[in-house]
Amino acid sequence: MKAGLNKEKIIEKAAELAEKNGLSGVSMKALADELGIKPPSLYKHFGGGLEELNKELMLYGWRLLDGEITKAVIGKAKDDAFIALCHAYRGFVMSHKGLYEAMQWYDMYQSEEHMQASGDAVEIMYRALGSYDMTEEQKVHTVRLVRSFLQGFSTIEVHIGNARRVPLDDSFDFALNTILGGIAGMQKDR
Amino acid sequence: MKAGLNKEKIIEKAAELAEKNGLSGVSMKALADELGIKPPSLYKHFGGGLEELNKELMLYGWRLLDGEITKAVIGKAKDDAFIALCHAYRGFVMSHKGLYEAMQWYDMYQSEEHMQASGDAVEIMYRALGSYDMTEEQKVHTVRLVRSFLQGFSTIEVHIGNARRVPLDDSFDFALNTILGGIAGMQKDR
DNA sequence: CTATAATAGCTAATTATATTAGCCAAAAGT
DNA sequence: ACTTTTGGCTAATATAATTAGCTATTATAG
Repeated sequence: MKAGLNKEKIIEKAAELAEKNGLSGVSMKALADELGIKPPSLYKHFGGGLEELNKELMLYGWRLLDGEITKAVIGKAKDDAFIALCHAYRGFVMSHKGLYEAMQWYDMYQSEEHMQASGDAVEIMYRALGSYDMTEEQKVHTVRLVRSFLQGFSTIEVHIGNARRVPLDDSFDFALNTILGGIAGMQKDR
Repeated sequence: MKAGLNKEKIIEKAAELAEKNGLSGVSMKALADELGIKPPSLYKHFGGGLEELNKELMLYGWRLLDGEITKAVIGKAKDDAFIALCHAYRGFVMSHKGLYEAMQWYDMYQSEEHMQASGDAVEIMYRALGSYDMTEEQKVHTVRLVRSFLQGFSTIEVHIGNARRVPLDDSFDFALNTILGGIAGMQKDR
């Protein structure tokens, strides 16, 4: 007994489970089995039960993603930073489908914690746009556009897979170029 | 007894439940209670149980959305059609948050039925872009961009609500203009 | 180093939901 | 009017989350 567990290790195992079986595969039972303990023991680490576990999983996922996109934009500016960030985001989702589920759908309809977690990613995007010549308000709009696109594209890609007549890679690049073109056009206007 | 139910009526009630309590609020128990019958009776209508119910709910939602965006683009072309479609999509999601959940997350990771259901909406978008001067491939890319943006924006709006320093309405319009600008720029290029 | 307290596991029991089996009355069709 | 199908029901089963209360291990205070 005394398996030497802690929140961190448990969350990591939960993330593994999410990758393997989707978020619905992360149950107290399955997780306990995986850890070699009994379900009630999990409550010693997560008093809030499954809900708390899901919340922690969400936070864990966003921390990982934040790290990835931060790394991606280091030393880059403008379009280079933008493109690198977008590719990093998409790549992260595709290699963490199950975790992304937890990141998205935790506590639908208002969760302060979810907002804060994804807020860090937004902050990174915002700073990556720092090198553009835009008003602050335009930056907010732009971040929202980019964030929406990334989330939508990633989600759809996770759903429908990648084999299509027109490759998704091409569509992704087309979209980034279109958005960049649109932004460039905007800047001329003002 | 013999409550005079059928699939259609049950799905409508399930949709109501989803709107009120989110998708997780749609259980066999809750639905049966709402309909004034016992849970096992639901299996006479949905032999596939909760899974089939969710699937039907998803299809129902997409049919509704297809109707809305079809209506929205009637008699419009180019930017007018594009803008009307986007507003219709966003409006639909905001007034059917619970149903949208069912539309999105049914059977994550590959569902032929989900692809077909959302495929109709894609088809409508595709036709709405018919009036633009683009190659077929560019249209596919564009539909994917727009679809991704709409889905991402809607989802995020559902999550974070609307009260922010910079209004979401403005961001939405900004995004549409940016995308339209990007498309216009593309067209000049080729 | 020992006594005590906190920790992290366990078993047993409770609750809730989904689902299956099998019964039966009402509706529909012949 | 008879028969079949339909759509309810009750009873029973299986599984997951959770709570209560027990206990051995670990950590800490004296």
